[in-house]
Amino acid sequence: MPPRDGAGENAALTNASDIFSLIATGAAVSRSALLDRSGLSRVTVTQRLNALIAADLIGEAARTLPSGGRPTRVLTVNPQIGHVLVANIGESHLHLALMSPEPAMVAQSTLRYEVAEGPTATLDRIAGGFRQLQAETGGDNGILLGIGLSLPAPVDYKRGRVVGPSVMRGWDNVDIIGPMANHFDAPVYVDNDVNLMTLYEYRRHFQLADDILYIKVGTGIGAGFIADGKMFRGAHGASGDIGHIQFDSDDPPLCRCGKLGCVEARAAGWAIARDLRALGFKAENARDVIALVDEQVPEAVMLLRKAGRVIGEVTADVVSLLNPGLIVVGGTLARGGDFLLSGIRELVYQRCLPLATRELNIILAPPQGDIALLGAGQLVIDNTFSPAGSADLLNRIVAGAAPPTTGRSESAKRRMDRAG
Amino acid sequence: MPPRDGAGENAALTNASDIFSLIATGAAVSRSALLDRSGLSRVTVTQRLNALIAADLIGEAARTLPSGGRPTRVLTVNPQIGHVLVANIGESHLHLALMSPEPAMVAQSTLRYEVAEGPTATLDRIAGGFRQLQAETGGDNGILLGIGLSLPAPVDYKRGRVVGPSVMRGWDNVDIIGPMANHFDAPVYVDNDVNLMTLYEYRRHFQLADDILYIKVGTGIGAGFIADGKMFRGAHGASGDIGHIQFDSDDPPLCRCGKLGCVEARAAGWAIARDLRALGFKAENARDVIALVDEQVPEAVMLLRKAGRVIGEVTADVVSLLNPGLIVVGGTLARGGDFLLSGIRELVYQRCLPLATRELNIILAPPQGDIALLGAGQLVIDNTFSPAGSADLLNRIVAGAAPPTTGRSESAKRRMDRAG
DNA sequence: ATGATTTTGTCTATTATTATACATAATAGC
DNA sequence: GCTATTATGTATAATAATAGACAAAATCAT
Repeated sequence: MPPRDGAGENAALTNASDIFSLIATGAAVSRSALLDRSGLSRVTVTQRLNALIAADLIGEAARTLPSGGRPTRVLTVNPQIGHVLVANIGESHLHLALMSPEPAMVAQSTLRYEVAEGPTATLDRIAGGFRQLQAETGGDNGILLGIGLSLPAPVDYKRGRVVGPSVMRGWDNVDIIGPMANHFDAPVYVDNDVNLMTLYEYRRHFQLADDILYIKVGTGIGAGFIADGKMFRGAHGASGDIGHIQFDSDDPPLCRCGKLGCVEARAAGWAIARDLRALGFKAENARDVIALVDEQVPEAVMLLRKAGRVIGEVTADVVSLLNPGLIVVGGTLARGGDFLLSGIRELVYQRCLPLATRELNIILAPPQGDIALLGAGQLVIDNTFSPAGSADLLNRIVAGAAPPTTGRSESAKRRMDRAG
Repeated sequence: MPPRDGAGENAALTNASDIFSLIATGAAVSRSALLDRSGLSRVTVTQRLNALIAADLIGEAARTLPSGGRPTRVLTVNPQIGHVLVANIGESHLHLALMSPEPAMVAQSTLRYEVAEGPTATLDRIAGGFRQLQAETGGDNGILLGIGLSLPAPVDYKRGRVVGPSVMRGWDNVDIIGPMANHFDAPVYVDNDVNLMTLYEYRRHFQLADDILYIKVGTGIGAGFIADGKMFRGAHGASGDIGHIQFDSDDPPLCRCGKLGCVEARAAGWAIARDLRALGFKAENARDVIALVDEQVPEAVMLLRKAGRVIGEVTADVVSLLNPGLIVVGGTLARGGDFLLSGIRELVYQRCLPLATRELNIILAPPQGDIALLGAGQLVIDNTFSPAGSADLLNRIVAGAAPPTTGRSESAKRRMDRAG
């Protein structure tokens, strides 16, 4: 039965956020799955779902799923519902994209960039690039669901700020969310690039695993770790810093961080490039190293193998500590085929107890475009379609950007009061 | 308004499981806190709470909390509601206890034990010891809330089994929950001792931290890790095995695991005892080492300091990887005062980037009795009073041990069907 | 085609929960 | 003692959600 007035219709929609979240996250793609997962009665599910379909937020896909009886109709979020804007800030370029809510790439652009530009100018340029992408793709992208930024530095995720000294000079403890939110009226998420690469691999390829350790071996070395389906970021967003774990050895190399004998100084792209230059080759960064490996230059292959064993040494420690079920090795140097991987495997199987390696998979990340950028899109979508995010989203859709404080019940008010 | 029949009263109780859980876990200790945290209306909270109070499951504490106005009355679980049985299986003894639901020790016993006895005999002896404790403490302990077992071996927590070869020969992949559940009609939880020590320190002393790394330095060395308030156990329960991380060095010592240069072989109680014996002292285990340290024997102090630096080397790696906010050092060797700790701190601050150590606390665990045993009690209580556990508990109380499947609604039935 | 099977929608009466308002209670600070 | 403040209980009417039953729809295996 239809509600008495427009406000009632809105209420029906905002109550439907749990249903919406289940569909949008893929936790329940059919009506009967919704019944199971939501815990609500059939009548309630039908009513809420109808509200979502009437508002054109949810639609039925063409395909159905076989069930043994009548096939289940598959429910999907209307892709027109909105879009996501993401940026990957690199040390020498900005990579921007507009994504659909799958998330999938719709349009992208690359800007030349110097990390020295500093936060304000950078964020302004990103905002400009975003507007251009929005204009290019016409006006049929729906509302802006959220913004995601990938940074090559430790990030305090909750506060959305770079923490500590890093490549991003001048960004330490500078507010990023505020300025971006001034440009666009949507939630802004900021995270470290390695974390986002980890997130993307996990959500796209290895969603079934409980935990995953991602090791990025590029010009630098870093790791991301998802425990129990949740990104682990550490106390200050500084987790995963395996590149600066030190090993004793004779004549330890000097690291760019100023310490002696770091993993990076032994095995990162810049370190291998350094060693190749010492041997008379031309190599500045990880890409150059891989180019030489692809040409099957023996010295390059040898150095990559050696890097694998160094990284394997740290990885073995990590495996003993965390006992992960899956280790994914990505980054530019991972494109050099199995040379890197075999070194890692060698050390892990040599050093760890059998129990920890019994069912451990160590694999190369599938080569793909800008994983950090895709990860930023995934981060925004995960947040947007989470139960809380879905509630916010439906509120935004129902009431524009008006705060949802009005007309709350006593208990809801209490909740708001305390939360504030 | 009272329901029409007895069954209705039971329904009121089982519906109250969310309220019960909030009180029992300490998430909400007053009526107004319940209003906030539950999201329910005042009327509903009052009604459900009254049902719990009428059933004598919840009571009001004598003390009140100041609020600025009328003080809030503090609600607590009736300690008579039930008890917990826990056992810590050591290599040379069994330590059993009956605990109240705080949890707090009510009665305990220690049995001589050889780990070679094997699972069946051991579990039977534990069951016997439990019955004796129940008899000793009279019949006013309420129902048995659950059983917790602490084992000195890697445990697959979900399956409740020892995994892999370990000190517990003959236990690998042997069902523990089944046999115990044959003796007692209550949920059985099994975990590794270091994990339980970690849990206890976290829940009792550092509940406010998001994450905690616990390092146990006793006869052996191990670590436990809580991320985001949740125990991290790894893919097969083998996480925290930092004792067998290897370091290269000249003349690496042989470890009892068969590898060379493990942390344990350099810094564990048995290794220090070995070195002390080589120097002519009498020392067999960690206790002996601490005894010598307490007598201020210079050689013992020197070796303990050295052990601290070795452990600090691993700890530095862990800090780089995880960026924990708090590291607690416990175990027998931690009772030797700051000698151990200073070595750990030295290496961590030397090797880690400032960002990771900026607000890092490294402290000694407060000396206390059998922490693993207390942790086992905490584990049972945490599970018992969790939302799901509370629902089960109230069902058990209302209907004896009858399965709660009868009289379910359509949606509840669906849930059960799929879950089965 | 037929029957078994599963999905999906809807009706009716009943039950659970909320909103709202009012009243009382218990403290601290003045 | 008075007042501000917060805690707590309850009555009433209205709303939301459920249970339980039925029926139609859409497939598969035979």
